Amino acid sequence: MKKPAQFIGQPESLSTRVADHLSREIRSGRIAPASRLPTEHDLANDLGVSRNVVREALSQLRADGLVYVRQGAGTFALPPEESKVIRLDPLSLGEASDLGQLFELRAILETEAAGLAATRIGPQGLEVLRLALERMRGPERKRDDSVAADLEFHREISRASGNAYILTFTTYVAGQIKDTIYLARRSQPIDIVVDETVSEHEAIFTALKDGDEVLARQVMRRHILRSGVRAGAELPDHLNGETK
Amino acid sequence: MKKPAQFIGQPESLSTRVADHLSREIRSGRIAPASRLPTEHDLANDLGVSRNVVREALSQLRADGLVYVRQGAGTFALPPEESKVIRLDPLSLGEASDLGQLFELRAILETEAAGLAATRIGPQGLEVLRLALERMRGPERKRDDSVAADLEFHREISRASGNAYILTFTTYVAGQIKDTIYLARRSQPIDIVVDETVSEHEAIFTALKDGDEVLARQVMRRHILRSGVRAGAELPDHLNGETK
DNA sequence: ATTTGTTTATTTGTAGGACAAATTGATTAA
DNA sequence: TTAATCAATTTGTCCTACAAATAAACAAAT
Repeated sequence: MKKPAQFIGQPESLSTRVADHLSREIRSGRIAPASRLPTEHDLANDLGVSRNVVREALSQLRADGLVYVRQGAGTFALPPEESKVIRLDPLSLGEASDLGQLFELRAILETEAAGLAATRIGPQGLEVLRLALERMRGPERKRDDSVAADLEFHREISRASGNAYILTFTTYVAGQIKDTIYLARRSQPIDIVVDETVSEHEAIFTALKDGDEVLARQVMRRHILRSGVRAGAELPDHLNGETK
Repeated sequence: MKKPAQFIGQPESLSTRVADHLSREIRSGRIAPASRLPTEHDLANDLGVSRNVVREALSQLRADGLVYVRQGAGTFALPPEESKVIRLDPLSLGEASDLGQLFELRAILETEAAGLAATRIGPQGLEVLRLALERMRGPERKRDDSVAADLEFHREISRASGNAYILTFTTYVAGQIKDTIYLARRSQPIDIVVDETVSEHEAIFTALKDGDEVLARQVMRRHILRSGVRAGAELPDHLNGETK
């Protein structure tokens, strides 16, 4: 059974390409909000595809809140800033400055999550963290398992914050960064990266165990920023002093 | 020309309902990650719709990263926590406790945005804020325009943070809350709500103008939490003391 | 016995036709 | 002028057909 990771070079389906095209047209403003799109029939003709393909593409845009459709009347663009979803472009994350901004956001969210978790995490939560820590420093420091344990550690802290939305947002941001992490670890000696990461996680664990809210915030923020540097991100200027 | 706001009671399209159904099945784990979904033909038969409808639904799930499809092999579920998008359920926001958690998240993000903006906002940014403020306290304090100016005020501050992701996330959260705001303002005397909101915004504006980072954080956090209370949200316990 | 190649059935991808349902604008009637 | 009706347009759904990719079974060769 193949894994979905092997999607490289695979040409995307027609409907996906049409959806991406129209999505860009709307987000860029070339198709103004409230203006009517060409009819499905015309779009199909112009793009050289069948109406089925166009409808599958519009189905995606409708789900994203980029268009609304009225039977008999047509399809109309909506203002992109009122979109129903957040959808980060994985391509733009290739740029180091973008990655730095994303780590800044992650630092904000997870620092707060750690602070909240310090006063709320219970024995079960601490046990989950301890197990994740074991998996990271255990003999099998294979890349895959190591990264998975890393994510689980952070996810459990966000869960302990008691705020479901913080959990949702931090999980999403961490997941978007994940792929980049793999690349970063490949360019550096794996042992050093893992050692640093583990020791920083241990500091976070200790702070949470002791219920030290201020310390938990401090070490979490430092950990996120340093992991950003390890991932090759260019942090915003005002953060440069915080990773020493 | 009708506005998209009039979507109440309008039965959703078949493809949307099928997509929602399958999305819940996957998010709840009833369809396990990596497991194969029924064939499009079977799904169409089971649900009593055409294969076209099923394909439009799967098109949405694929865009969200909930499934991946391999021609000739089938459609397979993916772990929901690795979804490509954040999509908040507007229904669950009806509950006051959920709304409180969302305001807590908003407070975290916008507090930080205000702190960053204090050291970075320029004359143009301040002018945008001033105009938005004018629109809020002007003679036309109609609900619509007032709320729009409110959102623009906050959006400009996030923009001034210099971090595109902070802007994306705060805009999204504020937009999700917006509809709820309308309801809240209807249940209270509009003048009182507007007066409080305007004065709080003025405090934020002054702090930003003076470049006072600490004060900007403080007044922004207080403003978000108080607006949450005005919207009828039940804030988490630990925030109760901060709205006085 | 293992590998390699071939065939066959299954499944998704795309195209196109057909008609229903809703909207819009023009025309007609009161 | 207003209301009612009609016709054209557009989206919603269903259907058939075939191409493309996959996977499993089978046969053949080493």
